[in-house]
Amino acid sequence: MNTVEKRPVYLQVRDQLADKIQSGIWLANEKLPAERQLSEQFSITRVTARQALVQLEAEGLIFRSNRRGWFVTPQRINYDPSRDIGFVSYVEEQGFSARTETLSKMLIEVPDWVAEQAGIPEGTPVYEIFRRRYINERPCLIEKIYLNPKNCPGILQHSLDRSLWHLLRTEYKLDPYERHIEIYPQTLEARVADALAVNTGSTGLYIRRLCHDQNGEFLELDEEFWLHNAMKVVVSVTSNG
Amino acid sequence: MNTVEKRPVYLQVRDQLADKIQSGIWLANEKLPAERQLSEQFSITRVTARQALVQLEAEGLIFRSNRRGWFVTPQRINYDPSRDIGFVSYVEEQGFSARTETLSKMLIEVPDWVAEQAGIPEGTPVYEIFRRRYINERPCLIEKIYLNPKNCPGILQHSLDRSLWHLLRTEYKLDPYERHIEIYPQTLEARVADALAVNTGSTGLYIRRLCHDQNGEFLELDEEFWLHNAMKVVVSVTSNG
DNA sequence: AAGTGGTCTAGACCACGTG
DNA sequence: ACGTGGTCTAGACCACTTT
Repeated sequence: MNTVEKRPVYLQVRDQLADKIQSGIWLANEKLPAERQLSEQFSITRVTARQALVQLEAEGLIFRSNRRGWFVTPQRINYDPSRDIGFVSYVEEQGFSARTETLSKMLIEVPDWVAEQAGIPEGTPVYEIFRRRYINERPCLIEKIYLNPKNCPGILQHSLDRSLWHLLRTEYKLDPYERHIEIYPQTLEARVADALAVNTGSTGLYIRRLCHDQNGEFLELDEEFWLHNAMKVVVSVTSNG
Repeated sequence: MNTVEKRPVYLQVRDQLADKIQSGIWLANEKLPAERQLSEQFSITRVTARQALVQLEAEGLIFRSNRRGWFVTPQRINYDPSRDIGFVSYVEEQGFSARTETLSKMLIEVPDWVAEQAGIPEGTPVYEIFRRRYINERPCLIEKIYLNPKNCPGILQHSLDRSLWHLLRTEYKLDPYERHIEIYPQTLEARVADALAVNTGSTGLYIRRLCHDQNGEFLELDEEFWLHNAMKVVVSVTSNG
């Protein structure tokens, strides 16, 4: 690499790789050359090549898939956690394909922290649902949902691969009145990372949505673990003034 | 390090360091031992020690300050970008101190991308304000604000180190009616990273807020670049049903 | 079997921050 | 001047995926 520049070598490599992506030479989901190949090409160590790749990963330009290689990250989708229209149709409106997969569903005793958040007594039964969602066949998000069985008895008999809120509205006449939403970047815990086929400890975006009805009764607690580069949160808020 | 465990060494080190933080042996803002000291202590290379530290940084447990060392991250504050109550009082309510510093303020021709976002003609004059905000004397966020001078002529003569929206409300009788908010993780560009005394390319959380009044006229565009570990976004949305 | 990333060693020099 | 993190080299072995 050029040593006249004072910008660190790994950032110079980053720039050249970023160029290939931003100029469209490498397209979305395309595989990058192997690390050893890059290090030879730029006359640097594999460590340095990796440093450039990790940097691009942090920026969201590329992602890695287990031990298969590095790939160009597709465009972010927009996502509005305050709305409950179907995920699939919402994503498809933006020109992507989407799919939901139910990983497990069962009736359990409410976990303590959920009880506390939801404002319901400890030991109450709740439905727990795990789902995985894909955008263009790439797993982008794991969802953990806790539902109040009082409001939607027998919901586990339905297919949960479609819009949950469509089901809640049409079958149970439920409507969320108030939503408390929390959002922050966080690394993905092992189980979630595995389910998304990324490394443990990679960056994610955590979204928690707590819904109550008009009487202040607990409806749903939804936890979402997103790949950090897969989306943008977009919310519109109108004053009630 | 123990080689019987199959968990990678750097994660074992991470666990031990994380323990010291979570059990309160190391307190918020406390400096960690030097990298060379850690590598000796755990009988590992400095590279591996750094891997553990970078992991903890990604998790938000520690942060680095230029070449001074690694420090324990203080607790996240809550932040509601949909509200315009003063930042300082909002943070102080949570038991932290806060401070705002105006880095620059001027009247400029609107940048093209701002014009597009705000829906105003290219070339229109706008006020541009850069501010830096501290929580417990730690710089946590850089803010770029674009204001429509039509609505708040002469605002640059005021001190902007206090709540901007307090000023807009009391002096100019302005009230935001609709806010479009975008949130996503992104690495901090060089200038912003410098201003926050962190490394170029470190993870941040980007928040954009676009405010219009009841007539659909552009009021404010606000861009915020946060340290990724400094806060949680907390929004409440109530149905207007 | 071959190729890929994941982890790790044992050094080195540099740039910057702090005394 | 010294201690700190920031960068970089030149290898090695392992675990998993793909062919």
